Amino acid sequence: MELLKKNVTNNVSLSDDEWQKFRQPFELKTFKKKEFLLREGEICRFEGFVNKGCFRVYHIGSKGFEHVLYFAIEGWWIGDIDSFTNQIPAQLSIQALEDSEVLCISKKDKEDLYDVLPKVERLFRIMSQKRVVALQRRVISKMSKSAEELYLDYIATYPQIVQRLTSRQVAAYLGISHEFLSKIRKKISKK
Amino acid sequence: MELLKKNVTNNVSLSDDEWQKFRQPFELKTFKKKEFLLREGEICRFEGFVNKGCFRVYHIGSKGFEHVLYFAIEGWWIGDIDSFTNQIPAQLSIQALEDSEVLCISKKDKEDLYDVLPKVERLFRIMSQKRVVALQRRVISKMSKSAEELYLDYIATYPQIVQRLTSRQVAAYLGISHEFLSKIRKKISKK
DNA sequence: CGCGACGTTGATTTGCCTCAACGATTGTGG
DNA sequence: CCACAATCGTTGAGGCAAATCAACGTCGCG
Repeated sequence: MELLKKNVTNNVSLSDDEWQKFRQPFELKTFKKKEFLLREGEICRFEGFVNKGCFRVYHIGSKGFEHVLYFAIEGWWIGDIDSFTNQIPAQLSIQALEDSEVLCISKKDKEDLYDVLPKVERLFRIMSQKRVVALQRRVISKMSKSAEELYLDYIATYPQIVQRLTSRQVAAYLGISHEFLSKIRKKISKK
Repeated sequence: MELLKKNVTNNVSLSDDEWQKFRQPFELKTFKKKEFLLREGEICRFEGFVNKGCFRVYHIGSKGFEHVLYFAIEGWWIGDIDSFTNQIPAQLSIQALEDSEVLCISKKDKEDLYDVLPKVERLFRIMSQKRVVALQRRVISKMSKSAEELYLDYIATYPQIVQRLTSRQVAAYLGISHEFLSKIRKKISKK
């Protein structure tokens, strides 16, 4: 819970009482490596805060390839917003890459929180805005940069995540083939 | 103002009184074709709701190319969230592609609105979440689809926007060269 | 009228993908 | 605990989608 508290108070300030109300509906779930929190086609019943471990959030394209939207380690939130808020089939899958722990909250509990604690509304507004900024940057990067630049950017931005991933996973995030990533890595190491 | 009201009540319900409080701080500004609402490096002082006209929101990459994040016609919001909320130099430029009208709100007025009307917090949370979903889709599309597919998707999704743009602008949105887009259009027209 | 931005087309180049093969590592069931 | 399978990272050959470069006619605007 400490990590969650830090994550929340990083965005809004809460009194002890507010924090107690906030934490209350969260339920700790564990996932073994390779287990799924969500599979494409299911309805996303929970949003979660990763307390321990690592997940990949990805989409399976029409050609069968898996494209990673993001990796979530401790301190990240996971879920399929569209599926969760509208209770429609998910287009995303979420799988544990390590044995993991997630603090989960249901749609109903989250909506109750919005009503009880106006600050929660603000919290998720701020978090959403940050994600918009990050996603916009990613769109621009993908349009303007070479595969090598994308790779160097990613390992510079998320060094602590990269070291927990296989090269194939990183390639699926960058949107390049793993063979080509291997060649990029070779080229870089020769400097 | 009618269009703004429609846009807002599409996401949250407001009483007459709440609507009056909401609309109050917005100021109508006009922009002539090619005029800038924001230039890279400036601080974004206003967020705006496009009442009439058309804008391009774009970033200038290190190689000098202009990459379009989105086009905003009537009913869209424009601004550089990062620059606006943190009052830091913008990485985006926003330029009118037609003579336009924008309902603008300053950072201070917006923050006041958040405090006076909790529903505004909800409004912008919901809008931000929708943008996250749209941006995630775009990231996946750019990773998994060919230039031709991207083009067909765009004209199918935003037909009323495309017809107001030059081919070059569309290419700058798709992230492909305008020459290649020309070849794609030729190929498509031969069917 | 003249200039600049536009759309088009062709020739050439290139960044990245695909396919195939290999050894190394990891995981797993017997 | 070992043997086998699965997954991984690497490398090379060949191919293709899209970029680049260059030239040209058209159009709208000042």
